Amino acid sequence: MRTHQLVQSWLEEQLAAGHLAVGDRLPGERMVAEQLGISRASAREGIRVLEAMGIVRAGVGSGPGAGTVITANPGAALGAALRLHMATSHLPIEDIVQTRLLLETWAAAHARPAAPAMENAAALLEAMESSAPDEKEFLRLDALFHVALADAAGNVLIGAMMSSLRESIEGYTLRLTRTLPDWAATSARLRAEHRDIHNAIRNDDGALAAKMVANHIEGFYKEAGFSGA
Amino acid sequence: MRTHQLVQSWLEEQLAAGHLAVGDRLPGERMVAEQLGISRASAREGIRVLEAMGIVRAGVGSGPGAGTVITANPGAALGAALRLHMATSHLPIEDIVQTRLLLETWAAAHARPAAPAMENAAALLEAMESSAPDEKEFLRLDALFHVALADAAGNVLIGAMMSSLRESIEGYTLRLTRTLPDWAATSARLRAEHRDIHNAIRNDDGALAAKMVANHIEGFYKEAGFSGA
DNA sequence: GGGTTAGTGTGGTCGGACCACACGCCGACC
DNA sequence: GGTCGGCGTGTGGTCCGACCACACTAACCC
Repeated sequence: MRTHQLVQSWLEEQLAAGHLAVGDRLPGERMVAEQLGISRASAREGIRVLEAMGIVRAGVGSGPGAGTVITANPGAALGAALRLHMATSHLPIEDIVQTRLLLETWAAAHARPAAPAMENAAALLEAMESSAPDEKEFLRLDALFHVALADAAGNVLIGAMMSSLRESIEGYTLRLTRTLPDWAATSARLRAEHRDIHNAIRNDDGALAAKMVANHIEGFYKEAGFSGA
Repeated sequence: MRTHQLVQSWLEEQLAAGHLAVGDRLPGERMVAEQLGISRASAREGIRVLEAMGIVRAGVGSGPGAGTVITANPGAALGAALRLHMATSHLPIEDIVQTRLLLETWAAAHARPAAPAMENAAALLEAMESSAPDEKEFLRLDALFHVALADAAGNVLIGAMMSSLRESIEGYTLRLTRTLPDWAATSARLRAEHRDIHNAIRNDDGALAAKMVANHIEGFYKEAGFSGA
């Protein structure tokens, strides 16, 4: 086992033993290195990996927000990894879209009407309809709306995956959007569909919501000329 | 942007531009550092993150297998991250099992009878039946069998996710298995179900295969006394 | 009392050094 | 001529010590 991996196994132990929990601060890098009997450089490598995994967050200075603090952010971390893997051409965008479809229809079917995330979703609907956002802003809100729906199903892992998937295909979706003939009409339709989906979940009609989500996503990609889904 | 992240964006550019591809070797750490105008320590931190993401693989010495070579291993990388997140108690095991169920039923429904992975699956069935593996070995083969089925659906991302999920809950499953009253009977049943699933896919009956996979997984956890699924 | 300044601890970066490893070359030996 | 051994070389792996920017704290001066 390589030296920097000691940090990971050490943190895993500390977490399992209850000595550390989300929100706690790690000892300083110099301290970690000393406790594990390794150099600060190796300790840093280990911490850097933890950061890439979304387990910790590092901040300079002092006071709250400084130091290396344990977070729990499975989503943001995955996004970067997926982007890289897409760049290797060993992860077709079709597969990502397909997976997104699977996760979202499941989430729609299992979303709980009373979930806190549904409030966010409603607020996002308002934002998309009241203001007149440009394509990029609309897409940002749209992404947040879909992630909120995924969160409403109450499965942390699926919520995180949805978040990463959206992030990794964000650039691609934006390019796709710009090829649309009539953005105003399309966005109006998307907004209406969002409303319908939202209402279906509110009415606890998961089956209907799932069906509409599938149509919503497939319809968009179909209109934009994407054949993968 | 922090220095070590330059390595990631640099590699992403190189991949996008086609200057590097899977299988190629990166310039040496010292060379990368020099080209990006950063120190070797920072370059190493960046490379370490790439390694954790499953983008590259590092090997010492010389000749083939040495140096930092670009791979494409989305699966193995995710497993460690999921384990850590489980340790933070912010990723319930129920969510993982639930996600596994979702992915596997989908994969069974979409598995292609002629996929190369089906050959592996068949070989794994043989191994599970001919020899008399102990629980740990049986579980290992079982995991590989399920991953093979996921691969047979042809979706790289879902295959990778399945692989990571199985890895992250491996320890948990093993503990669960040891509480079973009659392992011989259970394993015999599991083997028979594997056969049925395999045959259903061979006969291109995705719907049946999906149903059987769901029963297979739910049945196991139910028998082992796990209420989350 | 209020504004300023020195102190302290954090992560961020750097340069250089040495190690273990694995290959390929090349000379010595049979 | 063929084979075996050892050395050179380049790789990642690890370590050390230093300095920096930052943000907060506390002491200080006016």
